[in-house]
Amino acid sequence: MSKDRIFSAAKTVLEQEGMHGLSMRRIAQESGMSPMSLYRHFADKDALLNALMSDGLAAWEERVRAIRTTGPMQWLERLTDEFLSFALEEPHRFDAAFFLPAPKARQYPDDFVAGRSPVIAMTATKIDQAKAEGLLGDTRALDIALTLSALAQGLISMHRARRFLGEAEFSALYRSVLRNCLKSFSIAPT
Amino acid sequence: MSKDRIFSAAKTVLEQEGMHGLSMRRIAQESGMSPMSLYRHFADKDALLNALMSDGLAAWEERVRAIRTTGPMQWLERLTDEFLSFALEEPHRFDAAFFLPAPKARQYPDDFVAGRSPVIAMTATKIDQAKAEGLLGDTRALDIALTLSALAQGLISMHRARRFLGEAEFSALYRSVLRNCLKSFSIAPT
DNA sequence: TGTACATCAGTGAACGCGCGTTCACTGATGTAC
DNA sequence: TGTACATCAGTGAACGCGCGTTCACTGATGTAC
Repeated sequence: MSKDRIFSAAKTVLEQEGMHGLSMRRIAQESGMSPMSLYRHFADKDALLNALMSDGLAAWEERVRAIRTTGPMQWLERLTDEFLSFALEEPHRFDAAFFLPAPKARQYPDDFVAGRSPVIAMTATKIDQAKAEGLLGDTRALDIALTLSALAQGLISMHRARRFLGEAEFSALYRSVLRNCLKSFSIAPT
Repeated sequence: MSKDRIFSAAKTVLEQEGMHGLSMRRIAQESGMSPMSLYRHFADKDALLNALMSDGLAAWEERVRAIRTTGPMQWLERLTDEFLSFALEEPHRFDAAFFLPAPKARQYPDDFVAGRSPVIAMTATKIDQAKAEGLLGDTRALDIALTLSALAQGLISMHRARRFLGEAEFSALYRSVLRNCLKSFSIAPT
């Protein structure tokens, strides 16, 4: 179907040229159609950007739902690992999900408190479980989640922009830093 | 001097409209001169961007040089606080220093290992001092510095983009998270 | 089964915009004699 | 001291680019009778 062809051309352009080169004309060229044909399937550019963002977020959500672990702390560690894997394995979808300036992007904190982000909601649940088991301190679940996000996104965007480390070395650093960060929210054993 | 007028107009535009609105024509309009007059003082747009970045970095360096403390760990804590203050008090200079896509931006790790960034060099020195005093573990100084940067920039860019917290609340969160992160590099007391 | 018509994917030309920048110039200021 | 000239800050018009999008259209496909 043409709509799929256009959409996958958009993903290709995003992957190859980044958000900067993501123009209707460029996508049309990539899909082998005329620029105007895009408007037969997407109302305007924003609609296409929103579709890209939804696609990215859906892929992310699916990865998170696939996590199977015993305890909440293990789940949270797996979550941070999965975030890195997503960024490294599907960079364009990762970009679309988290860095695209799409108009429907969710807003903190209202949208998240209201549970409009399934992943954040799941994360908050796991954090609350960990708290109930005495594994985490009394920092607000949302704050912990956002802090982990900030650190992860900060590291990844640095890695992206400057490639200051080899990928293996970066992955190791990322993992140890995020583990430490998570641990720092724990209650220190008396 | 006209060059100063143009330069301060550029800073005003950057502050008011962000990097997106930073065009030669817009800067000219803000400075009350014709677009072409800018070229009398700056070779091209890149030259102006580089000047903005240098100005931001110089302001940042000055703030860091003004830090006076006794021990290396206190210095590092003050450094992270100062970074936050810089971001909140001089947002446009902060942007120019750290988020401007200027062509002369420094590259990791070579430029930093070579000491081309005075602040990173000073930070590495302090980290090494702390190590010598047994206050930090054996993670590479550069890695610690970059990790702190990533966390700080990640938090601040989230705060900027989404304003997910009130400023006072955000500052408190920022401080505690960065303290924890720094602490996580310490050697656990036997 | 054939014919008339509606639907709708796709197109090419064009509009109006803002951009960085080139070009040829004006006009004031400073310098040399 | 007056005059000729060089310097140089500043300008207005224009170029060529890529952008999102409007418009009027073509032509194939599906449907109704």
